[in-house]
Formats: sequence, C-alpha cells, structure tokens
Amino acid sequence: MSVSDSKKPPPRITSTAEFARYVGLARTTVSRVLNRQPGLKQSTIDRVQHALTETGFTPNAYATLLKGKGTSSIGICMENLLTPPIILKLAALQRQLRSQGYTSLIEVYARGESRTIIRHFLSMRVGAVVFIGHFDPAELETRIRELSGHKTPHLVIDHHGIPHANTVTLDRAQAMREMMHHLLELGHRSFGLLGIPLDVASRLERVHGIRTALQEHGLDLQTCTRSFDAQCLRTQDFEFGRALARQFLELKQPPTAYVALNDEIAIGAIRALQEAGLAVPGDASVTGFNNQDICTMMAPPLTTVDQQIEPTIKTAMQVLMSQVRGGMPARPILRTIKPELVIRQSTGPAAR
Amino acid sequence: MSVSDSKKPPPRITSTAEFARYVGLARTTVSRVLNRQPGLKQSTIDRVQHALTETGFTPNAYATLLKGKGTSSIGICMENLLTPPIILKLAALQRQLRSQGYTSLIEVYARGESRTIIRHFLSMRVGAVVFIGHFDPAELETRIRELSGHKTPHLVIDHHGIPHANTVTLDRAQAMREMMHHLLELGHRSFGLLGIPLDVASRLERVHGIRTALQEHGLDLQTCTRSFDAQCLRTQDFEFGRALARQFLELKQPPTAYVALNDEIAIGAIRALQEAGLAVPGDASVTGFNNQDICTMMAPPLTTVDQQIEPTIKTAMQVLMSQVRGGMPARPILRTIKPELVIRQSTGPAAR
DNA sequence: AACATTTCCGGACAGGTGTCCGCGTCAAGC
DNA sequence: GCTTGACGCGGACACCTGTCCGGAAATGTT
Repeated sequence: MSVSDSKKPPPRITSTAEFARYVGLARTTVSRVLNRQPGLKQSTIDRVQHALTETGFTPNAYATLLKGKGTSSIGICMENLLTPPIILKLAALQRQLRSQGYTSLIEVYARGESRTIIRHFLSMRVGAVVFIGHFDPAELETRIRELSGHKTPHLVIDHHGIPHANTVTLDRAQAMREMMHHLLELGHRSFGLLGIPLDVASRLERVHGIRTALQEHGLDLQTCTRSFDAQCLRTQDFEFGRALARQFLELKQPPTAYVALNDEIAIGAIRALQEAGLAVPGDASVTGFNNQDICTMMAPPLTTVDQQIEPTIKTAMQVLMSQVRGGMPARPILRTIKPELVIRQSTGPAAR
Repeated sequence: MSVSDSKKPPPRITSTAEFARYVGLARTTVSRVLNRQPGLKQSTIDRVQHALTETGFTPNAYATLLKGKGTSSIGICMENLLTPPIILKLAALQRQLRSQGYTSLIEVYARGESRTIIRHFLSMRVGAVVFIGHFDPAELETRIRELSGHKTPHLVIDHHGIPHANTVTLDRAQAMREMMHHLLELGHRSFGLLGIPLDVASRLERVHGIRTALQEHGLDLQTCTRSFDAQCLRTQDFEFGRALARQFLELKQPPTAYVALNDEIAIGAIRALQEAGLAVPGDASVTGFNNQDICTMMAPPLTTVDQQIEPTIKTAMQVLMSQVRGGMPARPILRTIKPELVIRQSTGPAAR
C-alpha cells in the first residue's frame, strides 16, 4: 500500500442523484452549481467543485442533449480518409467547429451506405451535415433532399453541380485556365492530358477551363490536346501517371507539356520522362494539382495549383453558421474559391 | 407544379408519438415494430415501414441511448490529423469498429486539452477510449488513470511505455535492429542519425535497437554514430532532413549511411546528397521509416520499415473487444507488432 | 428576541424512448 | 351465439437532467 492509496478511491458515480448523495446536497442544488445558476453560497460551490475533481463525475450527455441543452453537433461525411487534401479540410473544419463549440460526428462514405450515415446523423439530431469530397451524384442529391425535408442544413465541399445543394468548391475551370495560360505563354502548343478524359460528353470542369484558355489563344482543344486515359488502368496514381506518360513517349511527336489531374499522377509522369532520358522542364513541362507537400520534395519541384484550404474552410464555416443560426436559405448557396497557381521548376519554355 | 409535387410532402416528425399519430397507430405499437418485437400482424408492420420510408423519421438517438439501448460508441483521441501513418490507422480502426456496430467519436488532441476530451467521452458514456499517436506522457498517464477509475477500458496505439496502459505498439527497437543489420552487412560502419537524438539519457527505443545491432557486430554506438539534431530546427520534416544532411557533408569523413526517423526526413537527406553531387546509394545509403506512399515515388525508391498497419489495427480490435466484452484486465495488456523491413534501392554496399 | 434575507430542500414536470401489462376489440372456429 | 385466440390500445414506469417553485432552514440584521 503506497501512501497515495491510503484514502479509499472515490466510488464510480453515474448520475447526478448519486453524486448529490455523495456530496451531501440535494440533486437540484448540485444541478444548479453545475449550470452556474446564481444564488449559491461560495462554500457549497467549492464543495461541489472539489467532489467533482475528486470523483471525475460527468453528467450523462444523452440526458442533457435530450433536454435540448448542450452543444449541438455537426455531421461530417467524408469521401475517404486517404487523400491528403481531403484530410486537411477535415482537420481544418474540425478545429473551426470545435472553437465554435460544436462537436463533429465523422463518418466515412461507402457506395450505397450514405443513407445509413445520414439516418445516423438525423437520429443524433445534428445541427447540419457537411459532405467533403466527391460522391455518387444521384445518391448525394437524394440525401440532400432528405436533409432538406428534415429542415437540416447541409453543405457540400468540393463536389460541384448537385441541384439544390449548398456548395463551396474550388473554381477548377479557372485553375486550369490559368495553368494553361502559364504554359501557353511559355510557348507550349501541344499538351498531354493525364487523368483528364477528353470524352465529347465530358462535363469535367477542368476540360472547360482548358478549352477556354486555348480559345483565348486562338487554338483548338481537339488538335492541341491528347489523352490516353482509356488505355491505362487507374489503380495507384503514381503508376498511372507513369504508364500514361510512357504511352505519350511512343508518339512520333510527343507533347511538350503534360497537364495532370493531381500531383501524384504528375510525379509519376516526371518519373517516366526522366527514365526515358528526358529533362524536366528542359525537354517537357509537367503540372500537377493540389499543391501537396510532396510537390516541394520532388526534383524538380512541381508547378501546381493550390487548393486554398484555409479560405475554403473559412467560407464553409460562414455558410454553415449562417444556416445554423439564420435558418435554411430560400435558394441554394453557391460559393467558389479562387485557386492559386504555384509556379515552381517543373515548367519551363517549350523546347521546340 | 411538377407531378412529383402533387402529393403533399410528409410533415417533419420528431418523435415516435407524432409518428404514431401520423400512421394511425398507438405509440407503443410503433415502438414494437421498430424494435422487431413478435406478435405483430404483417400488414401493420408494412404500414409502419411504408410511413417510415415516406417520412424518413428516425427515433431520437439520445432518448434511445439514455435508455441504455442502441450501439455504444468508442472514443478515439488522435495525436493529429496530419501524418499519413496515423490517419491510416484511424481509417482502418474506424472501418473495423463500424463493421462491429460501434460508432466512433473522434477528437484531436491538443496539449493540455486532453482532460476536456476525455470528459466529453465519459459524458457520452463511451464503451472504450483509444489513443492513437504520441502524447504528453504525464498527461496521458493521468487520463488513463481517470478512465480506469470510471471502469472505462482504454487502449494506446503507438505511444509506448506509459505505466498501467494497455498498449499496442510497433517494436521500433527491433525494426532499427534489423535495419542496422541490413546496413552493417552492406559494409557500413559509420552512420548519420537524422532526427534520432543521441542524448545519453535518451530513452528512445530506436537508439536501443541501433545500439544492440552494433554490439552484435562488436561495434560501439558512440564511435559509429553521430547526430546533429540539436543544430537544426525541426519545422518541416523534409527541410529538416535536408539541413541535417548538409551538416554531415561538412565533415571531413561523412558517414556512408544515414538512418532517418521517418520517410520525409530521409527524402530530404537524399535531396541534400544529390544536390551535393553524391549518388544514392552509390556514395551513401539512406533509410526511412513508415513505408509511406512516397517511398516508391522517389528516385531511388526508399528502403524503409513498414508499420504493419493492418495487423496493428487487427490486434488493437482484439484487445479492445476483449475488454469491452470481458471486462477490464487485471494487469495491463501489452502487445508489440513485428515490423517489416522493406529493402528498396536507397541502400547499397558501402563505398569505402 | 423578532424580523428579513439568503440559501437549500424536495417535489414536480418535461424531454423521447423502450418495455411491461391489463384490457378492449375483432375475427375465426364451433 | 359463444368461446378462443390474435392483436392493438393506452397507461405506467424507468432512464437522467434542467428548471421552476413553495416551503423550510440557516444566516444576518435591528
């Protein structure tokens, strides 16, 4: 028996009634102390506080929340927990919510499981639901309709183009437009697209931005760009980019610039080029997307687009709070975030 | 007015009583249906089910949980949401818990805030608390004592050496021992440690593993290894590794092998070496730790240690479930995970 | 000592759900 | 027409907290 064990350990207390008995006060008095109501003698407040630290008693949150008191929580539905940009958004949002006194309930999306997740959020009576990432459009739309039916505010971060959805998203078209202008001014006229499909029906925002930039230079999308996405299987992004670049190198006239969907694919492409004895950016330029940490760790450091995560989450919080406090908006709120081009050393003047 | 709007939208229902009135049944009957009790006619079950999908009603989880029914939840306290290995563990654990019917409450640790977090978990009456990552030892120990006082099981993943803590951790000493054997067999005899401090009082597991391996080759830690950690400020790991390697290169006899704390530091070191005109592994070998995705994306691919995340989480679940179901163990449970050396191309025979 | 004031007690209710139980209803079988 | 089940109804209680309120007790004032 050590000295610290001399005083018998306090019992495990699970209700205010028990706790009040332990302190020797009425349950209501204890409750008043815990909720900082006036009209209490300082000595009794101290007595309760002391017993509180001694036993570590915490009131049952479920009962408190059932009463409608207590901090409300926000449900966060994540596309996955694997890609760095998405995690950074989660981390930033979680921190912001916490500082505002909200608890976050985090769930990870799985195809077809979103209904379960939203029902869980609704049963927890969350104050709002945030979706981060990209989802099955039809599924997401249905969920948002359900949430609206329950007068529960929502917000979609990243996924763009869902009808009636409040959305905060990066202006990817604008990002690609700026990126293309950067490359066009360097003299590039033929582009290899990596992970950016060129279907005629492609509703991909990015293609739109690329097309716009080319048109502003009097050029045409079909003749200047090329994509081999269909030929390669996308399992791991780095290898995907590597394989795609290899395809391009088999052409008689390979493009002088490669535009990748994200940083990993770009890095894979750079690797393939370097393995083929080509210099980046001497023989070919390569651009990424996301501005992840790896960008500065590469040789050469990668020219890319920054997602502006802090501003994104900041406006996300504004949209969220305005809904939680001010009620549901009549028309969906749409906010686009201006991207920032980050020019590093993977892009340079066109060789020929 | 479109056709789908013709039927008036179902009202927003927030309690079983309301819902029962809507269906035209007694509240108790509805409750029986929702909880799959026997003795109900199929037609009434269908009636309730139909109204359920129509209105999207969900019983108030707080009331259910207050009653003691419903799935219990597990609290997860994260060191941060920034480093890949930690996130991967979270993702794996969350998935496992979900498949077992547990909800995870995720909170992010901040120095000095752990008390708030644990009190939150306790007030939510979680079934157990999991810590993932490294924390302030004294703080963590206190929290664990608190949890034990509340008869709430706990588990620490990664952080090692907390008294009375149930722990699942990678055998980092063994990992370093194997790594050193690999390097020693390649002929290396002088080692630069990157991010691994060599204080005399260093209780760092890894140093122990390094010392053991050297002794097994009849070598001495002090004469064979060197560390410049004190000279450089660790803000961003890549730059940290780069700066450290530069320090080593100013020596008259730089080491032939560099052992880094993690992959980013290793990659920074490789960069510094390459910038100095040295070849890896021709002139010097470099090793990392964690086996993150970037390892295969580098040139050369990085020799590193795999954290064995799947096995880690698997045994973590076993330890967790045995506690949740079988009660608190008399003595702390300690499980170590065997690491796996991943040899790639950043290590090779010693130059001299 | 009589009074006013501060402070605490204890009963009560609400919040929504799960469950038990006695009772009414309805239909089927004789 | 009667009995017998099957099934739904609705009252009651428990889970735990926050809050209101009248009354009791303790404290302070004159």
